[in-house]
Order: sequence, then structure tokens, then C-alpha cells
Amino acid sequence: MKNLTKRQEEILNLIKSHILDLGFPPTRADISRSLGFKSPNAAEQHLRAIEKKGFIKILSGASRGIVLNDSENDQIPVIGLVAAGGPILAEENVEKTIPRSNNLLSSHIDYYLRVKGDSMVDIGIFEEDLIGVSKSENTKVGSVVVARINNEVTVKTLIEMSQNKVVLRPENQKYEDIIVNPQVEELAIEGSCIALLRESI
Amino acid sequence: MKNLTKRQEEILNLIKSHILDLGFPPTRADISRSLGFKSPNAAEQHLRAIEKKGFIKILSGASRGIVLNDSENDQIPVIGLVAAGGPILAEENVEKTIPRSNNLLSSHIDYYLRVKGDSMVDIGIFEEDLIGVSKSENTKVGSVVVARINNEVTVKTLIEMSQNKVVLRPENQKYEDIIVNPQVEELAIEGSCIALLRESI
DNA sequence: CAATATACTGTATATAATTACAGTAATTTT
DNA sequence: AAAATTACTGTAATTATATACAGTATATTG
Repeated sequence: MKNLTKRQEEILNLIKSHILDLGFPPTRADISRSLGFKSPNAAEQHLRAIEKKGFIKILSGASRGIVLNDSENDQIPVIGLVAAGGPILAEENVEKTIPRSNNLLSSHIDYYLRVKGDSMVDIGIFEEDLIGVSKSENTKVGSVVVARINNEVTVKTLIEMSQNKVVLRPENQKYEDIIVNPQVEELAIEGSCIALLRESI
Repeated sequence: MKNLTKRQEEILNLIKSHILDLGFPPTRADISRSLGFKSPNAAEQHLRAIEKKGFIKILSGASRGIVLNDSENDQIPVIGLVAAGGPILAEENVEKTIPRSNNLLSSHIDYYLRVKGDSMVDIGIFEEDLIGVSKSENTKVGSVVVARINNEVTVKTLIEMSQNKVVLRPENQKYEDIIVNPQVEELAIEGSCIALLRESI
């Protein structure tokens, strides 16, 4: 995606703030008025340039048919019970999706996972809570991770991670540490937990 | 705000999903096409009715000039440390605001309150967590409430509430119940806690 | 029981908006 | 040095859109 020029960026920002203010994109005339163009064609050509660079899509024939190619605006999947075998983000696991809200929990959450069981209550993670998971976040010792052991998905604290020994600790005295040899058992660290949502107290 | 008829609600939903899908409202013709009207005037009159009932605003002369009168779309204040004396929602207490996201934590949250102390850890409410508070929710015995005792704001479980005795319980064995006589001490139940956000685990 | 609201069809028109074409001029890239 | 990009003015035409007016029919409210 090529970089926008200063002027093009100004126009893209104008479009965004128009949408934020009124709920729909500006017309060529609106843009021209705002930036002092004497011809609507000035706006038209800027829009074409911005579209060419991949930041918007212009729907031909439709008034105000400017669609933002924003990734900021998309939905985060909420994963319910994970079916054994398949990937976590498989469609059948998606309980619902929630809009990514810019300011709130802005850290790169790839999905929410609904917590089952009471193995993490000591650090305040309860059954039915939603845990915000980041795939990219580098999982380091001490962080709460989503792990998959032999196709079973679980949330635990990562205590030790070496070539032939991984220790996962439930944060509940009732349970014992899980010790896995990744060379014998199938183990994958799916991501780390960086946020929590509880929909009812 | 008067109730919408079934058909009007259908049209309002159509408008919302059009905005969600494309980023801008539909035209009268779009609406007519979607619902099978043979005249754009059918859509026009529905829009006028919906506007009259206060759910949208129609900007005259502007194409697709339908503005949603959504309260869902506004910002929820996050309350940090509450200054003694003033009202909780006083501007100086607002740490930041976060956008209300339709699907998530949709229950009527009036503000978020940042938790101080460890008095509620047994039910998974930790220091620095954000608690979603509803003012309207009728506070009943057993629910977690935001209470103000002699101008001190606190989060506790409401155990008993009678004319001359209110019992507030910290959910941490370290602490004792707080027993207040509202006829002697100043006491206000500000709202009940209906959700929780944790921005870092 | 009349008035108002709901739920449309059908037609027409002014205006809002897109978009094509013809230029000018400076800057950047190839 | 030529070609492409950027950044516009100016005009005009087609089409998209809002919106008024004239009806029909049923349901609801005062």
C-alpha cells in the first residue's frame, strides 16, 4: 500500500471526520467546499488517487459511495467451546463477533476466548469470562497463555519453557501443575492473554 | 420516545445494517428495493415516521442524509480516583472515555470505575480492573454495588438493606463487613456493577 | 364517528451528485 | 528528457436522489 501525499491524507482525514460527525461520507462538492476547491473534479481526482493507493473504494454510481478500507473497523471473534482437532479460529467455534473499539482494550487482540472451569480463579479469571488473546505477543515465562495440549485448549500460566519441558500452572490450589514434554506430546502455545471481559458480575 | 411499529423497526434495522455493511445509509430507492416497495415514497414516509418518533434525523437536501439518533454510539466515561465531595461523574474524575460498542457489554453501563484495593479479590475483582456500573439497575441484596459512605466511594457486595441498617461485604476474608446506619451516616448506593474489564493480565 | 396513523402505489420534478472531457502548471519518477 | 504524478480550474451532461402531490385501503385512537 503506497503512501499518501500530504494533500491526499488531508482528504482521507476529511472523509473520516465527516463519517464520524454525520454518519456518512462527503460528496465531491462537500470535499471541495471544505478544502476550498473551485471544481468538484479536484476532489474526484484526489479520490481516484486515494483509491488507487488502496485506502478507499469508490462505488460507481452511488452517491457518497466512498468505502474506507480500514482494518481498524473490523470485528473480533469470540470463541466459545473449541471443537477438538480444528484450529481455534475455525468458523464453528465463533460464538459471535464484537467490534474492535479503538480506544478500549486497544492492544492487538486477535480473538476472545470464553473461559471454562475454575482453574484460574486465583488471579481473577472466572468461568464464562472472556479472555482477550493476542497471537503475536511473544509468550514469555510468567504470562497467562492459551495452550493446546493434544488438541485440548486450555488457559494457564506459563512457568517454564525449554526444549523438552513445558510447565503450565493452574492458578488454583486445587489443581496441580501440568508438565508436558513437547517432544512426546503435541503442544502449541496459541497466544497470550492480555485482557479480560466479564459480562455479568 | 414512542415505540416503532414492526415495519418501521424493520426499516431502521435495514438502515443500520446498510451502514454496517457499506459505511453509509441507504437511499429511498435502496430501501424500497430491499423491502419490495414499488414506490420510493413508501420508504420516504416510513423515514418521516421514524424521524417523528425520534430514532433518526433526516438532513434535508442531502443524499443518504439519514443520521441515527443512537445513544449506543457515544462514549462511556472511565472514572479514576473519585475526588471526595463531588459527584462521581464530575469532569475531574473522568480518566478517559471509551466508545460504547453495540454488541459487547451492551447492558446499560453508565460509567466505568477503576478499582482500588483488594477488597473484592475473592470474586475476581482486582486492583486496576474497570467495573461497568449501571445507575438505573435496581440494586438488590446480593449484587455488587458502588456505594458512597461519608463521601468515600467503595465497591462492595450488598448484603442487607433496611431503613436503619445497611451491610456491605468486602469479598476478601481479610476484611470485615461494613455496617452503616443510613440515618446516622451519609450513604448512597450509586449503582450496581454489571460488567468488568481488565486491560492487562 | 371523525381524525390520525399505518402502509403502501404511482407520477413527476427539482436538485444533488457522479463523472467525463478539456485544460494549466509544477513536481517527481523513470 | 520524456512520462507520469500531483494538484488543481472550468464546463457540462447523465444519472441518482429527495421529495412533493395525488391516491387507496386498513387499523388505531381520541
